[in-house]
Amino acid sequence: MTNTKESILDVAECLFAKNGYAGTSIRAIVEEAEVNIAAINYHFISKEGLFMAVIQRRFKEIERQRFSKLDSHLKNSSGKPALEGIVRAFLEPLKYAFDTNDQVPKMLVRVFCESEELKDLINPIFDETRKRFLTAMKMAYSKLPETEVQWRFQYMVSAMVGLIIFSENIHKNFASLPENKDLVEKLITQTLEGIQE
Amino acid sequence: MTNTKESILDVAECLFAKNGYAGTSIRAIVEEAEVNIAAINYHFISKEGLFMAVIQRRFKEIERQRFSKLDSHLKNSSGKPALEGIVRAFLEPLKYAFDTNDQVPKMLVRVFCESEELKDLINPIFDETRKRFLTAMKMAYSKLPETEVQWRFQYMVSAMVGLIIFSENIHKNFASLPENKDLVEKLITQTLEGIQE
DNA sequence: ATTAAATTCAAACAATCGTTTGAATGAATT
DNA sequence: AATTCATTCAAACGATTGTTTGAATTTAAT
Repeated sequence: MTNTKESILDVAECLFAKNGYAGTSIRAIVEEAEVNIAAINYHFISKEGLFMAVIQRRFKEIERQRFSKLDSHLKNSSGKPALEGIVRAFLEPLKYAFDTNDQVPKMLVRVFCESEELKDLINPIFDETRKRFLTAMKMAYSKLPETEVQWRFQYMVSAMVGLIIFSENIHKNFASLPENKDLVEKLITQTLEGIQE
Repeated sequence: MTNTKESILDVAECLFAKNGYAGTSIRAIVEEAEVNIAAINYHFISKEGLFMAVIQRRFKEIERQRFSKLDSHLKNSSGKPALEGIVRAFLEPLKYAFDTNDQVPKMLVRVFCESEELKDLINPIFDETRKRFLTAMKMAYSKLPETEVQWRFQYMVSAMVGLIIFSENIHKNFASLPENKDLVEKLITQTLEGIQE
């Protein structure tokens, strides 16, 4: 017998990514995971609790990678840190997310596509990330007004989220474009060119 | 008595934008629109038909504006068209969409956030737009390989979609950033800087 | 081996889902 | 005025939703 809790997380991750929170029934999850329907409420209290758990599991790992890369970049920078290091610290962990499972980034982005209530519930997860990267970018853009720094941070996040949403469609429409992991590298260089000081 | 069909479209547009397709019940729609529940199946055949109608109504207008701007730009360009004119033709109609109702762009982006089946059903709407703007960009980027042109088009679309998704959150996180309509202008200049040849 | 706790199970819960029905009402045409 | 068509309505349809129950089973500790 494999781990019940983890197979629920794996299947839920995939289905939430494909069909969203409201579009995924717990019966569809337990059927594919081959577990009893009561297992979800037993292990995660509610469907909402399962959704939170699915997100937390992956986001915490990405956050850990981001902070690790950011901190080591800031430590190795004497004075003004280079923008590229900051952007890479933020976007490169996405490569490993795509590596784990093509559905992982899409599932994480689901947070912003679901209902207002659900979004407000999970949004605070990103507070720490936003705060630390904004601070770093303020240092890199020493001459830019704070509003402009905020805008460029938001632009970077937007381009990333947009790319993730299209990650499946891209290869249907443009067969010659590289696979998702390599698209992240293109996203990094492209974004850097745009928001360079 | 106001028009039943149109108040359904108005309310559905707002609720689909806020809570998505699966997250919006037709009972929630008819309650807010103050119409009988059977009116939806009568006027739109099904919930899916209503969703399509909601999208079509706004997208057709945006498409009309985009093609109009693009055609007049290409006509006034002797030889190689300027990239800025093409990007503006694509993104500026978004200003008017935000002007109509802040929920309109978000509702249109919902297409890409819903279930696989629903997405495949509505995706063909964008085929003509993608084809015409790709052709124009190929002319503007006379020296770039086709794959790179495709990528830059996709990057522009991604940045736009990402910004729309965050259009509400942005002002919660960054109070000093301008309103959505003016963010579109920032999106245009920012994207242009990034994808310039 | 016995007890206790953790987990799984089939079955049912009330609530809500999208849709359909057939009669009632409205407006327009003959 | 009579007839036809379009629209609205209350009520119900079967199916599916998330959740709960209490007994059966497995696992761990005594």
